Amino acid sequence: MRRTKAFIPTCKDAPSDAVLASHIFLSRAGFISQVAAGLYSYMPLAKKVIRKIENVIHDEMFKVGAQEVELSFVAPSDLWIQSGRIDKFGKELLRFYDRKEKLFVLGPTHEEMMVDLVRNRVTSYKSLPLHLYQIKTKFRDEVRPRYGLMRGREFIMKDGYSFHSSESDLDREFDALEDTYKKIITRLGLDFRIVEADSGAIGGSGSKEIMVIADSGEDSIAICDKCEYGANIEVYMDMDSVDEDFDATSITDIKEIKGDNNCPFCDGKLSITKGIEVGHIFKLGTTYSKALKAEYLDENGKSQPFIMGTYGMGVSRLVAAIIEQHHDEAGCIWTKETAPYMINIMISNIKDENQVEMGEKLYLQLLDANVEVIIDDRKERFGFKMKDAELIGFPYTVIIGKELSNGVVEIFDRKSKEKTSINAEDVFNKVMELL
RNA sequence: CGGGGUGUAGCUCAGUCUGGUUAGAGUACCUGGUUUGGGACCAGGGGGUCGAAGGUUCGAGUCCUUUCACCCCGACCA
Repeated sequence: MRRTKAFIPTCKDAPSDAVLASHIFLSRAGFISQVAAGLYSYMPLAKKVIRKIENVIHDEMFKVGAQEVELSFVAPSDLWIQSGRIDKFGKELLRFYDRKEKLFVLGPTHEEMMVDLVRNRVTSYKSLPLHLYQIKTKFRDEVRPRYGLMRGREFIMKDGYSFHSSESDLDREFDALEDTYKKIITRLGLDFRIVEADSGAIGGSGSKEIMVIADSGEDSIAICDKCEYGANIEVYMDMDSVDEDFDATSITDIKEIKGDNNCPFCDGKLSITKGIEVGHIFKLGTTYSKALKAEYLDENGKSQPFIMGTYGMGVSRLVAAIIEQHHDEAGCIWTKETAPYMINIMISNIKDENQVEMGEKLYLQLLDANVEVIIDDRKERFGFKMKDAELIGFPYTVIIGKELSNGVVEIFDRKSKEKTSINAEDVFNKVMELL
């Protein structure tokens, strides 16, 4: 891509109401544009990042044996009446009538739709387990959308649903998905913790959240400095109001966190930090299959409701979470798996024919090697282009500037902000090593 | 859903209290020129139903009424 042709409207000023780094930088760097409260348009850079995240998710979901589907965004309200959630969800569920005066809703999550898809199609225990997922725009008419992509009303979510014939098989799938989620978030380059969570309004038993560690997170979590243990503080608060017949080990946890901060599972110390919830996995059980009468025949020919799990991951929220965890005062710092362009070739002085020639040659070489590369061929000054590159956050910028007359170019590392001088003829190989 | 705030150029904002030329600045954009290693400079230029509707007045961005939108703080969620 040529910067002169790219639709990347960068700006010195952030929207006046932006508070979070991700909101400020994604707006300034030309990734997103607000349309209305909680509604954003994705511009080319954001679209590329989203696609990269989606690809990682698809890749890992494939490995765990899940199959991709896509359910319609608009759903007949009947299903929501059957499940009883039409009232439970309240005004967050956006509803409207079509021309025939039939009531529809915009899908905020798709348990009902997925159960409806599977029921009467999967009718035997022999077909189980089954795991279907989609990556889809969701709509929740939040009372108070805020923080840019972090809490929009319209957002992109990967949501998966598994169907089983036994609790133990659900447990197995649940653990497998926890592992898959860890792999996904690790590949995206994020520091995270899995925490025990409350199963909330969706219902069900086991529930874990995957939290990206960031100071700006909306959730307070307790994490151990030695082992993987983590817990959502909100859970503890809720547990306080629960009486004595609640799980005793959890009660112990409360004492630990409130007392000497010892980890309940090892000899490490717990500390409180902030996290962004980017994923949530639930053991749903038979809540929806019973309500919607989704059943299969077991080995004895007896009808049984599917035992289900549900697994969500906020894709658009991840875009924001990446920046919350990876930014500095100058702008975004994309990780390798998420960068919209891995390499930015910056021609310092567009009037210098040698610089242009060198830049163009490298550009074509990298394109040919299938590297995601952008060339800054604008008639701007060095400082302007550097600031712009830092704001957008390309992992590496090849600076072709005044040192070229000595046969030298530089590679600027966005994260460390260090410039490394190298011989111009070695730059292609050097860049390929970095990827 | 409570409490508070803001709507003026693409963006960030002044002007409103105390009504009175042709509604401003910075930035961004266009043209020409000078610059070219850290968001340059000079000159010229385009861009506004002052959120909307109604009212008061000789006269409304400014005062009154209504309304809409957006944002911030709290209770809920990927």
